[in-house]
Amino acid sequence: MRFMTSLRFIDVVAREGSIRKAADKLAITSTALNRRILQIEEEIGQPLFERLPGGVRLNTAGEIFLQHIRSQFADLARVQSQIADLSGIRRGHVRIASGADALRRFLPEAIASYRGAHPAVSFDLARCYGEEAEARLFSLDADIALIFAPIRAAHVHVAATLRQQIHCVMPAGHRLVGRDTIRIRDLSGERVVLPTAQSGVRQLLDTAFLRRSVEPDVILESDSFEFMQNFLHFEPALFFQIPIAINAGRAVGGADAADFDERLVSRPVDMADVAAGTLHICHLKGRVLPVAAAKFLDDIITGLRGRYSDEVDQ
Amino acid sequence: MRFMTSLRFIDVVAREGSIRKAADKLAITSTALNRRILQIEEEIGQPLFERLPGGVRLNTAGEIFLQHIRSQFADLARVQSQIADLSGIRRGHVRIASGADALRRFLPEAIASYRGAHPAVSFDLARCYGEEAEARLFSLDADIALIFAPIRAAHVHVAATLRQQIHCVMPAGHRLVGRDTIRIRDLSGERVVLPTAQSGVRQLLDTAFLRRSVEPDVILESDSFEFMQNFLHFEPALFFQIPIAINAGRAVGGADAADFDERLVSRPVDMADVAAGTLHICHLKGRVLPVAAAKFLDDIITGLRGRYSDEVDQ
DNA sequence: GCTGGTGATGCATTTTTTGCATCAAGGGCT
DNA sequence: AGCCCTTGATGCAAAAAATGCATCACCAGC
Repeated sequence: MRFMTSLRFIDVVAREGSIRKAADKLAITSTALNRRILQIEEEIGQPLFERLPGGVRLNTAGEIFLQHIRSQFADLARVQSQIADLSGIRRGHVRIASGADALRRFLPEAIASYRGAHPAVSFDLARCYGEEAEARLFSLDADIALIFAPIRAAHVHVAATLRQQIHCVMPAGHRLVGRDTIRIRDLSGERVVLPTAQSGVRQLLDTAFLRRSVEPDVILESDSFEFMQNFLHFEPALFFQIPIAINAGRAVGGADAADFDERLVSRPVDMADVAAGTLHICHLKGRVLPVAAAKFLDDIITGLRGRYSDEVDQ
Repeated sequence: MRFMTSLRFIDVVAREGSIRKAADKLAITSTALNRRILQIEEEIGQPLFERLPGGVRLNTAGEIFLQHIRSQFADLARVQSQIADLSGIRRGHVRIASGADALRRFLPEAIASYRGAHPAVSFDLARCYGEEAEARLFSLDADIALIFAPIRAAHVHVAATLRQQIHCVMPAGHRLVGRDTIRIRDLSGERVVLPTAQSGVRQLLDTAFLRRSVEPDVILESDSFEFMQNFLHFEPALFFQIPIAINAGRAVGGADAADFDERLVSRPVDMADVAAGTLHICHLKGRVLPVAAAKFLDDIITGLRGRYSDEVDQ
């Protein structure tokens, strides 16, 4: 889109905080970029950037204008998607910001299934924590966010929620395998592997440990569920997941070999100890999503409703 | 705004229905314009115009894209207005589509008063009937519409309404001057002057005449209230107005020389005969208005609330 | 078949954009 | 304090893009 170049340049300069760095990234000289920016500032009638010795920074006018630029880009994408839709095949690009939970098993299956029906749609998946996911929606870097944590910002619209009970995952031979549900007091002194502090699962667990005054033996913290799961093959310990991260299709009862590591077993943590968390499926409030993104959002919500009918809301 | 030129060109071509005519209007050659359009169509990946022997016409993709262009322009205006607001003085441009009723006395006073506070704001006033006003909101050619008629389109947001009883205006010596309210049956055989069929006042009257089976002597139809009012100086007849078209500031009781022609007298038509009409103050649903327009809208609504407190809603 | 309108296209010209070299200014370090 | 490095701004020539002219091909109405 030729007519958007100058605007895209401003976006890049704002992100890089320096005209020269942005120029490198855009593969043009800094002088060309500099002049484009001066020109636009002249057309606007006011500077958009503060010139600092170490680079540039948006001023208030610039922030307002940048927000406008981003919304233009998002809207252009929506329009293109809508126009492409006229020709029958759905084209488009869907950008998702998701926590590690949902992207383990649920999203790969959901995206593959959607692409089965619409092969011309491409996806972009950014793994990030709640706050960052919300920021990505706001800066229009993501169309859809899946957040397993409370929603903070007012500009986020929650299209659906999914209640998810924390499950405890353990090696098949573990002494707790016999239990139907795991109590927090059972974990006292047990070796556990925890997700990072930013994770929604971790925050629920921390609250529970504190409330029950239980201090497990934390031998490892990681932001990679895959790493933690594989670690359990070598050292017997417990780790924690929500169902959507364990099984893509089915609600978790007994472990299912097709979806889940057969050397591991998962048991729900008793609801009296740990409240069920909520997976939020969101987009930016007031925004009209591109056709492809809107349809994908629709698909995953109906998909979830079919599988976890009781736990899906809105 | 240099970066918007190509888009503006598309808008003009769509309105003119011909590249050559649009080129004339834009003061460039048709070949330059033609090539800009071809280039954009190439970037979009699909043609936006159908080529007909007599010119061009938007296809479906083009209509979608044009709507996008217009919303971009409107949003840019909002952003500029917002940025200009940062520097203290409010700048901007407010485009109003109004029926003939409101623009007689109410809008001149309202705009002058607003410009007293914000002299850097300019106005654009298009006189038009209900349906056209709605269309202007939709095509983003107007920010605010004042419509004395039922609202048809779903995309119009009504920010406030003002109930207005029809008044009958007559020369000071007319035989009906003695009445407190005018009944429809009093008009039988009377010489009356009516606004055009598209007018909201006319539609209310037609309904009333039909319902009461009264046939007045219609000696003149016009779309100009000013003409009709002046006509009454030369031939005794009745014509009809709503209060907002008669007095700017005050609710109508006795005629007020400062606001109203002193040789004429107005009396309300009995509510049992003619239902009160509704003046709708609207903008496009879902649109964020430029600062200047939003503030002006706010001002006129508070202004009306102060003067006609009982009749203003929402 | 002619006429008057339309949009498309090749080529020369004009305008705009870009890149190089260079300047001036400010922060960090010795 | 003084040096050094990085930053954005600017003059000038080269490259690229947009424009205008002349012309073509097409279609409708007469």
